[in-house]
Amino acid sequence: MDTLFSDLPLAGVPRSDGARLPRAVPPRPAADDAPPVPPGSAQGRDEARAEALLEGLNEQQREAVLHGGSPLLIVAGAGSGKTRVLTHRIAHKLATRQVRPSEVLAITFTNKAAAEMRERVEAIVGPPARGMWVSTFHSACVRILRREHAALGMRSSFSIYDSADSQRLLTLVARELDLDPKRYPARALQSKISALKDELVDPEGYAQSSGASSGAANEFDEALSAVYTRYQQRLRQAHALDFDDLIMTTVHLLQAFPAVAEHYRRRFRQVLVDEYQDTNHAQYVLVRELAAQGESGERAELTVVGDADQSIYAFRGATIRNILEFEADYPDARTILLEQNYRSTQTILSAANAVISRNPGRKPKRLWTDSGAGPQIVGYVADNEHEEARFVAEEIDRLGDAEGVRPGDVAVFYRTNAQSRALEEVLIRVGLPYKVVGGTRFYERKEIKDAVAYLRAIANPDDDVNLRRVLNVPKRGLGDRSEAMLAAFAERERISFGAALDRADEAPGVGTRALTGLRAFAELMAGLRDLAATAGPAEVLGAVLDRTGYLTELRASEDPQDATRVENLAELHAVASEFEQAEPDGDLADFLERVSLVADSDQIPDVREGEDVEAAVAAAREQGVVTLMTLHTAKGLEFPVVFVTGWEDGTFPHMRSLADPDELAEERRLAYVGLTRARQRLYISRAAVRTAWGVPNEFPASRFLDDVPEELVDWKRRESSMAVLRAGGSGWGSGASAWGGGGSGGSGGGYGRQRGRDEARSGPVTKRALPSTGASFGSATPRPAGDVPSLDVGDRVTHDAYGLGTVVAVEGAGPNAVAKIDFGADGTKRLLLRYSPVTKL
DNA sequence: TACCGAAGCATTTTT
DNA sequence: TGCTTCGGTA
Repeated sequence: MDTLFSDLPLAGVPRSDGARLPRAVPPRPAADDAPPVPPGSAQGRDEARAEALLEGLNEQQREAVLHGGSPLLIVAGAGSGKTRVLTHRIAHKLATRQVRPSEVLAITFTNKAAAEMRERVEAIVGPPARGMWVSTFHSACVRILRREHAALGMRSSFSIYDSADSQRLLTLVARELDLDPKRYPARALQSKISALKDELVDPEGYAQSSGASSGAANEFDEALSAVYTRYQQRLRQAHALDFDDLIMTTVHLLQAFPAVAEHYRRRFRQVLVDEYQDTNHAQYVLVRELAAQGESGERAELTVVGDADQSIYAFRGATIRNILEFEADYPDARTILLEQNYRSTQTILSAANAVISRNPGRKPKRLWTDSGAGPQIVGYVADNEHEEARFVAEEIDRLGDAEGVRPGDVAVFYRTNAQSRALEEVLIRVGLPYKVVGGTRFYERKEIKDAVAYLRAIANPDDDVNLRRVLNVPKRGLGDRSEAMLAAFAERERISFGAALDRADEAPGVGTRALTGLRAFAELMAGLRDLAATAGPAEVLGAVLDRTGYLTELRASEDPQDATRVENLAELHAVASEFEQAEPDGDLADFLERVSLVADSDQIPDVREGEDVEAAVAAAREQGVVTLMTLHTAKGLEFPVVFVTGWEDGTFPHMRSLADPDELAEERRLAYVGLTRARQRLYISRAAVRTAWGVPNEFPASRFLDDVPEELVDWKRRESSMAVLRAGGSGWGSGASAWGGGGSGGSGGGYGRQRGRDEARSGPVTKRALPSTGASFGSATPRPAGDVPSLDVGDRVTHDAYGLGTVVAVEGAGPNAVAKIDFGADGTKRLLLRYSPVTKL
């Protein structure tokens, strides 16, 4: 009843107006470096170019590029040149005129992957490639939905709710339905609803299948059904879609409107899907709909790429089924296996193969390389997580001295975010620059969410969730009571919260004091909306931060966290400015779309492939920093040196997965992903005792370690001191020799000799001559107040990461001063001087 | 309404 | 061990 389709105009079928093709994604600067294609390029030239695309490919890769005529499954093992095959395949189809750029739809999971693919195709075929749709599932859906919004009865500027937004809304809904938040936490409701949407089950469908509509459901299902129904209603009223809706609604759209479906089927002749093993049911159906036979009897050529062994997102609804049964779903499909690996040494591959081969029900696949065995894997058993971290840090240091390994070449992986702490502590102490990727992301930070909530509420007056979020932020005396009164009024009048705000005078139960506040707030928002009608996103954002007093409050605060917040907001402002420059026609809604769908790109580390001149120059200029991240975030990346830590039963595999064979299999795939990230050197380590939540726990060695062939590993330390003592002193064995020291000396081990050096350095560690990368420098600490440079407009400065710049503006003074600095090619940044490595020249 | 201290509570998470 | 969330109080 309350799906998006319930009150569609009966006239129904929207005109898909072919002339108004969706605008291409804004060109990236890098595209200009691509060789230009002469306008009337001769056919012979194209043929030569097509031929050149096959050079350097192995037989399977070449087949995968050339295959035509039927659906294609490319089973691409880790490091097997998957992206290369995909991009060359697209380029080849273009060069041989089998397809035009506008007929290509390439779907990835991450923006980064999409950007990389677009760049690489553009580098080969030049600017015409810009006509392709290369995007994530979600952005592709947004593009379709914005085009077809009329059919859905929505504004084209609908809001996109991220998971935090939808959790807020669910909290409201659950409260409204008088559900006990203990028994029905918003988090749990959200994950259930998300799972339903992944399965394309709408509220009506769920009411039926759960038995809620016939009164046969249990208490929980009934509550869930009611919440789901109400939640969708509220989203709809707010002209908002959550992430899962983007996919589900698009599928429903295509299924409900054959003419719309036909339009896209006719348009896309080549449909390519990356990371197919990570698709959920909804995404699977979406692809099937797009690649289905059109009225003309033709269908798009479907190419999917994936590796069932790298499926690590089952807990989010991904089904390996989609890839395992591709051949059943598409009977005429061709399958090509890519097993030759171009990334890692054979030693690393053998270890990875050994671990993954223990997974039941898996299709056989063995990675191999012809690039040699390489060094042995280094293993280390530490007494606790601090010792483990110390081993990692000292080894990185040693590699730097002995092998010339730069910090930027090194990545350290762990199973859970909490494990990063011990590592960070040691890295800071030793003075190794590092950055943590993941964790709380930029756009999830409170201050950023607040600012974005303002923008959302400005762009979409009916966006209740975001409007209510900022109602009393910063504090303006509008508490729970006023909010509840206004919400009740809105409910009664069947209007949105925003509409109720404008009629606050009519709302009963609102005191005079609150009314004054509400009026002022309503005026504030009205004024900002007026501004947004003419001004760009950056100016609107600036006005929000100014007029609301948000920035003033943060600046006045003594809390050092608030200083960081100011800098984050400055960064957001810089993002908005860059957006305006890149897309002069973009309005606030366009900017918000970008913000909603684009993860924080600054946090994604560079993958150095060594081919790019510019990257090489940049790499020479800075040594880079050690990258810390979870195993999940590591997927798709590669590093010359990789440490995979925490190989303990209970840590990795994670405690919660031990009981369930499917989850255990997923952990094993995670191990496989982790191991195959390494190019040259691989380290595996574990801690005998790990303190979680303040409680030290002893963990046995990970069962996965048993699967790594003994001869591949050089154990620098084989057992913990504890285990040695327990064994009654007889177990010193071979492993002990490597760490020289005695058991009684405690946990120090073979690094005693280096320790002296570390101590000598431990004073001025931060002054170590390793360059930082500015804002993302993990160990950034504020400088003392007296150390903050006082800058004036026009001053020349240098920044550790951005280089030379000119001060364009200065805001505030003293410790909280913020300067706007033009770094030329790197753009203009707003920097909080206390935290920024800026030096006046 | 706002602030403080105590009590819960804590995998992984491309969008 | 550190952070959000709750309840009591000014």
